[in-house]
Amino acid sequence: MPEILEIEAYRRLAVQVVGRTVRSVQAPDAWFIKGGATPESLSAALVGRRFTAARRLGKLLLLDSGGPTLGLRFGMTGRLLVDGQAAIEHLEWGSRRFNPAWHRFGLTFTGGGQLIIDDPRRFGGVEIAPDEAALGPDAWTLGVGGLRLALAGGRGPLKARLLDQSRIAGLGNLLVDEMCWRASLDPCRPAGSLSDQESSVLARVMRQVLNQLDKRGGSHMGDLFEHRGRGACCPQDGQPLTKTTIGGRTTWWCPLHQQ
DNA sequence: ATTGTGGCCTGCCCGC
DNA sequence: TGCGGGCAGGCCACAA
Repeated sequence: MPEILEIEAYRRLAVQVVGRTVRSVQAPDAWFIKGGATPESLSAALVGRRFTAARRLGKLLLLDSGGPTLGLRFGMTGRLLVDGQAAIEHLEWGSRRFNPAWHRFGLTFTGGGQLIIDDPRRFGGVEIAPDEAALGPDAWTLGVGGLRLALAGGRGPLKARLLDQSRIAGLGNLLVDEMCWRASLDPCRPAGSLSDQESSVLARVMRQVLNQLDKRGGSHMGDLFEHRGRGACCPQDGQPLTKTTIGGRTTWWCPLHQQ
């Protein structure tokens, strides 16, 4: 599930390990280690380091230490556990079961406690010093100007541009559908075709959706979400929703009011 | 360069 | 009730 809202919840949980010193690294799945690192090099880079901050950039969770920054990605089914406690108990499309074999990465700390990534599908990963510059500005703090810049000149679909993490960091499939729906924008339209007025509305909706769904508890709490699926109708005007694929992602939208 | 496609993995839901 | 085909919210490499 994790989109920006879930990663922000993970970040709040990860604050609990700030100030702790890494005693050991558990990396049973070498495939989960990205950026050319190995379980051994990761261990060498982290053991003895004390975390100084927990940051988030889009869907990337960052743990700063005196040395290298540790980047954590959660793919579609990754959950964060700290001291046995999960930031989010159940992920949409995740598994409800508990299986230690899905613990792809872990840290134990001097003085006790443990941080674990639980990821059944192994789409997540950990990386030392991930390239933060490869990501666009964070969606949560993006203003109108930043949004216009991100959309400018785009010939591809609006939705594909909004999902492009190098343009805007943090938005996933569900949030983009919700935002386009609330902003009454056809997700198939070329990104660069939005008027100044339309991009202003979208920027306002973006912030509104993130703040509101954060309070509700996640990316799957949108007004459109429960209507995704067979026989879906627009909750605003009752029109049957259209299902299409944009940017390789399943897309639900209302052909009546989204123009 | 930008944009589109396929593939990575595994669990689970729906329909037969 | 059991089984198998789709499908899943992310991301990357590669092709056009």
